[in-house]
Amino acid sequence: MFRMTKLTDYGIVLLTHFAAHDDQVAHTARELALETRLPLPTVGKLLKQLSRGGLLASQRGTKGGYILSRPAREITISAIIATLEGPVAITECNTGESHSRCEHESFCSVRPNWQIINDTIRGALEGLTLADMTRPLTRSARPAAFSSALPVRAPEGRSAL
Amino acid sequence: MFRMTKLTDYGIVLLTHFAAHDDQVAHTARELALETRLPLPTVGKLLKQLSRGGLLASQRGTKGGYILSRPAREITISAIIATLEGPVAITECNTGESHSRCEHESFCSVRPNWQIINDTIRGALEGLTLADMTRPLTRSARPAAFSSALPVRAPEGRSAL
DNA sequence: TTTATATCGTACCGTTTCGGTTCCGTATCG
DNA sequence: CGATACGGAACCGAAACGGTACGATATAAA
Repeated sequence: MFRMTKLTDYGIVLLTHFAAHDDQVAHTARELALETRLPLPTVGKLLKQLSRGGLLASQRGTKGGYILSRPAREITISAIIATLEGPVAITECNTGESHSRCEHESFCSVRPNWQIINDTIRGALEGLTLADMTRPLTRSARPAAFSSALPVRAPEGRSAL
Repeated sequence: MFRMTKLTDYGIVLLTHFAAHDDQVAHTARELALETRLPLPTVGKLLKQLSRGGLLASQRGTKGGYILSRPAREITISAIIATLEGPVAITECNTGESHSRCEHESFCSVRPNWQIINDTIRGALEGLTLADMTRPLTRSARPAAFSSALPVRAPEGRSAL
């Protein structure tokens, strides 16, 4: 469905590092591993994925390394997650498998609305860019997409989502 | 971090079923399993969790069953996820463990911003209620929290988040 | 041209947790 | 009292997550 693993966290940390030092100098996997204190093999793996996903541009050879493929404020958190987590299936009904059971009306008549949740999350995350992550944001100076999505009613469940 | 497993999906399906038939009649686990075509043991497990989380009220005995603890429009998707997934750790730095490495400035100076993402998602999901899930919503008739979080810029990555 | 550097691709593996099950205890109504 | 239905705990196979290893390829400098 929708998940956000530790690997994705690491990926955002790495990309944030690029955005914070947004010179046009290429950063190597080893350098990033040292600065972020993340294991080198994992960093390498993530950089490959991000490069293949079009978020990073790679340069091989002696003076090689990675740079952002475009300005940080044009890279949304949504795009990063989509790249690292792969295409997330909306529901299992929509994956193409022939589930004849889904014809049962009382079952699938409520299921498609699940997509509303995915759309909501994606919409909110497309309002956040890498540039927003480089500097600590106060509650009053956040991107429009975030503040407008703030709740009006008081949450009564556990506060930690 | 943040995840949305199949079990949570099932839980929302079950709760949606309650909201759609919002009579005050108690629904049993077996009845819900039949109508949603979900395995009975799983349904029972989920109902227990939702009951313990305060979203459902339970009645034991012969005429027992479950009912919503409050009106569907007062139950947010955010609360459901928080109940079923448990308290999601914001970052591993904030779990209380003594990670002396986190004092390294170039490391943790970017990490706390990760919470922005969680807040964004939670904020968006607190704008969605169970009542919103019972009827198919057109793009023009969605809750305010959703439409206002729609992207302005075009997503360029994979469209499926 | 050679050599060192660093990305690229693939395949592999231990551990965790996810999804689902089973069993028994407890409470309620007829 | 006994049939029904929730409550809680323990258990298990399978899948993924997180991390590793190794060789191939491309680039720049010597």
